[in-house]
Amino acid sequence: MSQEKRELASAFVPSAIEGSLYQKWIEAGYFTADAASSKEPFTIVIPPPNVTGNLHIGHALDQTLQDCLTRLKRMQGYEALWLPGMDHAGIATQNVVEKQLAAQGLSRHDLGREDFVKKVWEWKAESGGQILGQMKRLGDSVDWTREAFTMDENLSAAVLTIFKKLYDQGLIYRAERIINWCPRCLTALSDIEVEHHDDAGEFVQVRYGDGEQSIVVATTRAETMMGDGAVAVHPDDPRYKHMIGTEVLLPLVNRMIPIIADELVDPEFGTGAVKVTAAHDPNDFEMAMRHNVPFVVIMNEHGVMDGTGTEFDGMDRFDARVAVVAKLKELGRIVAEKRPYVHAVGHCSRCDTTVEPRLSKQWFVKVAPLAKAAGDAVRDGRVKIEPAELAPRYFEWVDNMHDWCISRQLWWGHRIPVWYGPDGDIVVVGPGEKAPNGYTQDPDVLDTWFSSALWPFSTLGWPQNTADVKKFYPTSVLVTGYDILFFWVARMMLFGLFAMDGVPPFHTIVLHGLVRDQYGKKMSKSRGNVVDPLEFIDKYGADALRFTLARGSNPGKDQALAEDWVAGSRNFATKLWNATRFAMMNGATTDGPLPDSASLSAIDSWILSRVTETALEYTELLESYEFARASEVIYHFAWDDLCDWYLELSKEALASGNAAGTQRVLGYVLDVLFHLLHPIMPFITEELWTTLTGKKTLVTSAWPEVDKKNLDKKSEKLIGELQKIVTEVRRFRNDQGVKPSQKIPARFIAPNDVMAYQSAMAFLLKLELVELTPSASVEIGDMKVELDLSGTVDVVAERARLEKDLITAQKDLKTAEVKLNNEGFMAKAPANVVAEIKERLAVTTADIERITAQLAALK
RNA sequence: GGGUGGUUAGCUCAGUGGUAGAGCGCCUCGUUUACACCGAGGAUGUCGGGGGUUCGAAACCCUCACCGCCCA
Repeated sequence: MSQEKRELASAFVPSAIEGSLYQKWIEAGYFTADAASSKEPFTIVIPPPNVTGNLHIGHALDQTLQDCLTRLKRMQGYEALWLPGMDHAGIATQNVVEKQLAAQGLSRHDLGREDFVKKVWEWKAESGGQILGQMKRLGDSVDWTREAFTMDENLSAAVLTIFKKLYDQGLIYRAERIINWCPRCLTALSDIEVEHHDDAGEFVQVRYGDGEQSIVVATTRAETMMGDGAVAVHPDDPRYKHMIGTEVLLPLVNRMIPIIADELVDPEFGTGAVKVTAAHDPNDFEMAMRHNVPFVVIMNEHGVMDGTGTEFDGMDRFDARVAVVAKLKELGRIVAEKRPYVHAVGHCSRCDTTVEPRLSKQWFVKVAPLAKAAGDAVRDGRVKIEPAELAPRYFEWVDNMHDWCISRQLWWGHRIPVWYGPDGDIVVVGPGEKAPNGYTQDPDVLDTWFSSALWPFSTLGWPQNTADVKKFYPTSVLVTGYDILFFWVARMMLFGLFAMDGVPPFHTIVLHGLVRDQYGKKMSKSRGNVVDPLEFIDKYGADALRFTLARGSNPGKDQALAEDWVAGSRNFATKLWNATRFAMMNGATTDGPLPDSASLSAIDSWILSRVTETALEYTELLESYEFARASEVIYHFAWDDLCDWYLELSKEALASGNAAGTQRVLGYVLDVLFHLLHPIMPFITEELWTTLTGKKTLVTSAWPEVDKKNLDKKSEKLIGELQKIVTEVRRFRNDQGVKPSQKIPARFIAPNDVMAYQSAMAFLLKLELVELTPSASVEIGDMKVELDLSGTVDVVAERARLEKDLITAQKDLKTAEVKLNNEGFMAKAPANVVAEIKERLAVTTADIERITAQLAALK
């Protein structure tokens, strides 16, 4: 298995290794999962990016986390499947192609349905799916042999199957309702495809009727008044009680309409009287149903006034609003007006056009029973939401979900499998079935999220009972941003539980936040603060971007991202590269067993202990989706413990010619480190590890099983002492203005276990262990380093240093004293805490004595 | 209006009862052969305000202020 050992290039250049490594992985088939394997499965399905999409920074985060988990589990011996694919993204994609047509002066109607859809497929084949290539740049270990698209044949069969099943159980129905309508896209929208934001509108009060028999209504939509069927007041409102049941004259169209009483009316709002426009407002629709108010349609699908029989017909709704108010003013019917009146208005999430509530016949999913099951699965713990704090949001939505409007007046998507007979009867056609002769199919298509909701099993071959379904369903973890909890996650729960006999589509939902700019502001094109992940990959490498994103990813929290931080991660990668180069130059090896612990130096025992602790802690953090904390732990181990201390403390030993133990320990530590880091930084770890070991790949190499016997508190304590001495002497040298390169004669006075490492410390500190007449000393507790500065001691600097130490010690002493003099503390604090404070008191007291004596001797 | 998260070093954020942390930035010194994409040292905080619980609070409770997100 061993290849010829290579050498590392003197500088780390990500672009020089990434492409060829990914190629190697694909060719070797490491990412291809085996449904026949006896290993326990671990499955993630990717949140399918839109076919129109490009890799943006949010994808990069989402995918980094998924790849992390997939690679971790693969190394831990699971049959890991990360399934990639794309969503056909109905409205979004249709809009893109329509725009291209518009550039040629064409509309989709010029082509006709069949040709238009053909055109979209062509476009999909040509330029769709760019993102898949971009995923390779990121290093995603997805199984390309299983790539899926929501409009693939078998995924479409899944759509037909579930539609029919829902219909047969009475969970899909057709009804005339007020739905959200986009007058630009000319289609119905579901509730969540509508975004509410504040617009500057107007709020006018209009007098209906005359004299005694008049009432003033308040409205933001004067133009719809011609469709009014009633005026509503609160039943207990004393101002209007006497008028309930009477009629008033509706101006402009001169129709008599009744005054009705309904609890829905808020007497505090406006004048306490509202117009009821049943066909153009969802609340009014509800009231109208209760009171038998007629539905008067006064607008067409384009949002243009139509059918009022007035001069306003043919005007756009917003123009009509102005014209209607002007006319009412002329008639002396405007009592008050407020302009601008800022209030929340719904907009199409795809094109931002103001949504128009519209009475129309659409298909709906009856969600109540499905949503109940989806809520229960989380409530009873079968599905976990991470972090748990986000579960209330899920419940809030699932427990209050309205029926889901699933028909879209589009051409791109899964056509509704409903056929209408000549006598108005309905046939729902499942996969492989045919409608009777003479039937015509419903022209509409299904909401994109209808097919995405089936993703965790349609991608595995369902409705057929494939080997993949058996092996990989239910999937393990779903990783996605909290922003699509409602759009997608909840709907997968609804349909997954329904289709798969109550087996939820995943056992854990891992929600991450959004990536924001370096000041925590939302990224947007208009702000101009959008960053391009590919640019970062080009500049700093995929590993650097991935590490930055992982390091910033606290569960469910948004993260800020700055280019500087990506550069910092690149620096970390370079550090690893150089450390490995150094290790290899000094004979680090992974061959043979680890030396017996008794034969190791405390320095070697210490780093073994640290790497063991780190591996245990880090693994646990990754397994609990704590990516930021895991990254932090591994970063500090690698940079601080390994590079800053272990490598430095080992230089003397490595140069001594008697370094076999250290060479082997160093090899082991790097071996473990590269394994641990591989899920986050796959490229550089693969390169370094294969070079170091001569082995083939880390991708399928087993996750480290560290031995707790290597945990060694004694060595950790001893090395802690060494670190204190080194730091204090460095500080002394710095304060004294001694050049780092200047060698100073010195002598250590310390306990034997510390003295054993005096040459290693001397090497670090540029001290010469020779006979000397000390002119200065650095004291750390009961340890001392005497130095010969040839009489050049800067007394002022030294006094300042000691005085600062004294102040710190005195402060520490005081807090310890206060606690120990506190009767309550002594009586109630746990014994170990009291002991700790007593110890602190003893140490600081000794420090103060020592420093005071030094100061006295210094004048 | 309902729900929910936040307010900790200049910036972005960790830190769920026992002497306040990280990264970046800042200051000083330094080309000691792994690394200047570096090393060493240093400065910087009434942990949003007020009250309470506790021997002890950045952390737990109450309250106020401000910022954000989701839903209406």
